[in-house]
Amino acid sequence: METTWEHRLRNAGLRVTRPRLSVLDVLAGHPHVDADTIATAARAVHPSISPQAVYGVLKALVGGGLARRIEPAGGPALYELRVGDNHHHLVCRECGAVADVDCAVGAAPCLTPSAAAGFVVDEAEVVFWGLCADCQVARRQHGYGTATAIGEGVGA
Amino acid sequence: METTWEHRLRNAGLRVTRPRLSVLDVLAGHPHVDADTIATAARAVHPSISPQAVYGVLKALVGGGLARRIEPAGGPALYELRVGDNHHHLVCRECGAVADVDCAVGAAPCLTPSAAAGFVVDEAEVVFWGLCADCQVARRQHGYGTATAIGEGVGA
DNA sequence: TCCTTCTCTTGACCTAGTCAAGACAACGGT
DNA sequence: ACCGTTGTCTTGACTAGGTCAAGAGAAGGA
Repeated sequence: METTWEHRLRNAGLRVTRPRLSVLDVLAGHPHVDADTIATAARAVHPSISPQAVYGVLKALVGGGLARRIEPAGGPALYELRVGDNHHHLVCRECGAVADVDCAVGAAPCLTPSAAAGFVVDEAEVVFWGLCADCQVARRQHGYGTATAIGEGVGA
Repeated sequence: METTWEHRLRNAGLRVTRPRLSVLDVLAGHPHVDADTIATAARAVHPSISPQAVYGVLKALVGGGLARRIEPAGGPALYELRVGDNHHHLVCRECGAVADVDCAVGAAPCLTPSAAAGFVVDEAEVVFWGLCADCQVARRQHGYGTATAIGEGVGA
């Protein structure tokens, strides 16, 4: 199962180029990054890469099914290499940290909308908003109350 | 239960102004609108209202719990007056149309992430992506295949 | 090696939205 | 009814994040 990035690019009908390999390299090392961070990190390997090239590469990777784009409200789009499985995300309201989370029950009943209003649904996107471990600690240290007092459970 | 906008604004600790009433009026007539559409529509009632005033008013309304802001990926933020209940949204990939949908099972099991990775979760946001009835018809007419062939069911 | 085609670079442009300063209006007190 | 305080609106500059188009350059098949 030794599938290299080169193979995967070719399988997706994409040419193998230095910018693309650099971007894939960065994505492999960082689970959820925005385009700007990718550009900065990729420049360490391939100094001449332009921000627009990164956008182009990312669009190609997403189009080819090698990467996935997520767009949390109130922040830049993030990219990840974990594709094909049905996983969702935990997003920290404070620092924007993102963690993957598997759906507890797969194609769950609540993910089939009760009244579809004539829509044909093909994807259910779930984002859990909250506070990451680090920001909980930071809040407690600043006397903003305990982290457990922040919400009254999960609103669905 | 005759609660006027004026009452609601005061209850939220907000002053009652013409721009705010205009915006509330527009929101009452359109379930999901972006700031620009609100500005255009509000100008019919209050011609001198500025785009920035609309942003300010919307921020105040959201802060006061009179409106809710939703930010579907790839589009401007939308605002709605339906607040306080736990409802989600169906978004059309083609035309951006939005429909409300109640969660089928309330605080459902799948909305409690299996592994929270140290996060304290206070909200679960669900967006169903698909094709609205109108766009299904439009696709069929243009020979892009049947609408029912677009997705293989709901991915969770 | 050559040629075609795709991809990258460069640079202009765009949307959606924020921030700051001052004019103005709302509303509590007299 | 008026006045003063304070919150809100107008005006205008500015920002982030991202798209679009044209041409230079590299990838890969013949």
